[in-house]
Amino acid sequence: MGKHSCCYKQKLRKGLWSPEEDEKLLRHITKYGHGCWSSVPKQAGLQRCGKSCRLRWINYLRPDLKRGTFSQEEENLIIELHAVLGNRWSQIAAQLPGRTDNEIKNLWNSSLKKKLKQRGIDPVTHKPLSEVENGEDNKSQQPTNSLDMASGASTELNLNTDNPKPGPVSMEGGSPCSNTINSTNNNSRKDLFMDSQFPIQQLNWFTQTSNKAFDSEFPSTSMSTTLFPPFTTSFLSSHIGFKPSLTVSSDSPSMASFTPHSSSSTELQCIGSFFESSSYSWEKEAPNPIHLMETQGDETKWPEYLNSQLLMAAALQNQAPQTLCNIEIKSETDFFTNSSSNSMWSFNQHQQQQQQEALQNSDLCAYGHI
DNA sequence: AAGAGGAGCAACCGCCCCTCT
DNA sequence: CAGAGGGGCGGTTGCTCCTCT
Repeated sequence: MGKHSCCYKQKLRKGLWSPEEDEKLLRHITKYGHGCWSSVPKQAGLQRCGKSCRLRWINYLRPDLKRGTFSQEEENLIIELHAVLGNRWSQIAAQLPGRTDNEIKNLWNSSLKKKLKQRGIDPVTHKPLSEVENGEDNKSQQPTNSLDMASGASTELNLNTDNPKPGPVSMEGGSPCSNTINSTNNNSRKDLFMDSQFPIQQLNWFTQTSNKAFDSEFPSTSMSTTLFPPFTTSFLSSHIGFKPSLTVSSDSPSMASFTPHSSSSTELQCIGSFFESSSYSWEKEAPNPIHLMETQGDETKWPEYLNSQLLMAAALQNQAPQTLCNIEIKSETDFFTNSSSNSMWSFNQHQQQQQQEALQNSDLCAYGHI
C-alpha cells in the first residue's frame, strides 16, 4: 500500500507537461498503445511516472475529449447524476461523452456547488437547504444522497446488480435492469452506472419524485424531455462517448497544413505535422518551442486541435474510431473499441451532422491509419 | 497601475481494489 | 492464501488568469 514503485524513482519530472513531453507520449500511445502504464515513460522516453502519463493521456491527450465549457444540459445532467451517485466522478463522467472525471469534479467544486447553494439546494444531499438545516439533528439517520434515500425508502427502482462489470451494451429487447436497489449491497450502488445500463428515464423519474425542490429549480431540464428524447435504448449505454469537437473551424488554414504528406506519411509525420502546424501556445515551459504558426484568428489550444484532427479522421472512416490509430488501446481507452454503441452519437447528432458537413466541405484528407 | 482575492484548471497524492505470482 | 505491483479513483494542492478595488 502506498506509493507505487514508480513513484519512488528519482529525477522524475513533475508539474506541467511540456509540448515535447506531450508529443512523446502521444506518439508512443498512438503507435503502440499504452500497455502497461508503468513502462510507458521508459518506452516513450519520458522522465515521468507512469501514473502521470496515464493521467495526462486520460485528461488531456485522449482524442475523444470534448474541450470547452459545459453546456447547460451537461451541467444539469451532472447535477442529477450527482444526486444519485454522489462524488463518483468517474461514473458520472462515463455518462458524459468526452468529459473526464477530473473535468467534472473541477466543475462541480468550482461552479455547480455554488450554483446549487445559491438556489437553496444542499449540494451534498440535493435537498432544500432549509430542509437540511431543519433535519440537522436527524442527519445521522439521513442518507447522503438520493440513491441512499431511495434505498432507505425502499424505492423500487430497478437496477441491475448482477452485472458488476462493464460489458457490451445491449439494450435491445428491453432493459436488462430488472432488479431492485439493494441497500445492503454496496456493490450494487457502486456498479450502478458501471454497467452502463442504468435507465435514465428512471433516473429522471427518480430525481423528480425524490427531489421536488430540484425540479422546481430546473423545471425545464428534465432529462427525459430535454436531454433524452424517447430513446428506446438508454443514452447511458456508452461508457465513454466519442464526440468530436470541432473547436477549430474546418477552413482554418492551419488545419489544411495538417494534411499528411504524400510521401511515406507515417503516423509520426502526421503527428509531427500537427505539432508543427499547431497554434498551440506554450510560452513558459518550452525552451525550444515547436514551430508555432502565427495564430490566425482565435488562438486554439492544440489538444482541441488534436481532437478535431483525430476525430475528423475517425469520422471520415465511417465513424470507426477504433481503426483510427490502427492499434489496440486498452483499458480506459475503451472508447476506441467499445464505441460500438451508437447511442452516444444521438446525443449530439446535430452537431455531428454539422461536423460531417464540415468534413465533407473541407479538403482535409483523412490520414488513415496513423 | 498594482495588489488582493477568486475562479478555473491541471496535476499530484494517497488510498483502495484487482490481478498475478 | 498472501504479498507485490499496477490501475483507478477521489481529494487536494498549486499555478495561472481574470476581475475588482
